[in-house]
Amino acid sequence: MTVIFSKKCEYGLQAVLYLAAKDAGEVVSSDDIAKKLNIPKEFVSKILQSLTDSGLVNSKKGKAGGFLLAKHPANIRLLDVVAAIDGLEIFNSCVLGFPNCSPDHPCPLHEKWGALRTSAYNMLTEQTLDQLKEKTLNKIAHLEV
Amino acid sequence: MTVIFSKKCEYGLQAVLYLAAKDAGEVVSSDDIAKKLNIPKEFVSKILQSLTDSGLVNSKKGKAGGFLLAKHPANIRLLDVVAAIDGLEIFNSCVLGFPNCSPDHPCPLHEKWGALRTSAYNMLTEQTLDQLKEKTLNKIAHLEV
DNA sequence: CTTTAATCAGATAAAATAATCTGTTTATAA
DNA sequence: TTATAAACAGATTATTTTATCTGATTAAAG
Ligand code: SF4
Ligand code: SF4
Repeated sequence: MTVIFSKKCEYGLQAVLYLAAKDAGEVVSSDDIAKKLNIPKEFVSKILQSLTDSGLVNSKKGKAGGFLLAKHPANIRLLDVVAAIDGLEIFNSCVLGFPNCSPDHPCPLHEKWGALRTSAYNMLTEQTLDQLKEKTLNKIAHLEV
Repeated sequence: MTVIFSKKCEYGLQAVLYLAAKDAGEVVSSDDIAKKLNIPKEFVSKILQSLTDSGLVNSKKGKAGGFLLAKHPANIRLLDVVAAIDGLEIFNSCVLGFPNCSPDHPCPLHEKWGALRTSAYNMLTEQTLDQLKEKTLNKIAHLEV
């Protein structure tokens, strides 16, 4: 199969977008998140635990516990989430799988792909969670369709 | 991990680019290909067998046998190879993994990602193997570094 | 206090992908 | 005509990714 982000990363992005769409400081359980997003509860729980370790998310234990963003949504870029889960090697490696990607010994697609890769990187850098709040709410509202 | 194309597809693309860089009609063994590209012989052999089934590659059995392109390199687009190996679902599915990608219920990145996705699709459609011959030869010449 | 519902840690299982192996057929070349 | 070297078919193994399970800890609510 062909993939941009791993499932882990997709779910992680969905989850933090969901958290960002909630009111600031609201605590959301992994059970809630899993149901809303239709993703495995234990899996998203694990992912959010790792994002907690990364400092993007905070958690609250015990009854009525759950997760919430560790920073203001304006201060979390999509790139931060991707970096925490999948890492950033994709922005430094070859689409064709050739080793030693470099301007000296570029692969045949270096020029064309490099431009796209940079665009993607910039997009993920520019987009912060708060900018996507509206659209996230709209998408989630229509998920059960 | 994050991936654009599966390993199968990466190897497949490398292999057909290599074949395209050879003289027209030249038969190349999977052993040769594997050694030049530093990829597992049996694996690339399997991949080329499947591309033979797809009609992009021809094979010649027996001693001094091997593989060669089934068409002129100008008539093989990168997209054809990707379609044959990984399929094209990636160009019709959500970066964020949300279901039901559509302009009606777009995911939060629909607009921005959609543009990049289209660019990538167009690039793979426009680039044919013959256009990349020079650059392929140059890259392969420096692989052992 | 006790019950309940949550995170958390770590093991385990299942599925998908990547890679290898074993043997057969085929055609070239010695 | 025999030895060799290749594709080919299919099974098997290994690795990675995805998902689930089990029990422990934590904290709120009754
Ligand atoms: S830039 Fe060129 S060489 Fe480097 S990876 Fe992308 S495609 Fe391959
Ligand atoms: S287009 Fe938008 S909605 Fe459709 S997939 Fe890409 S990102 Fe998700």
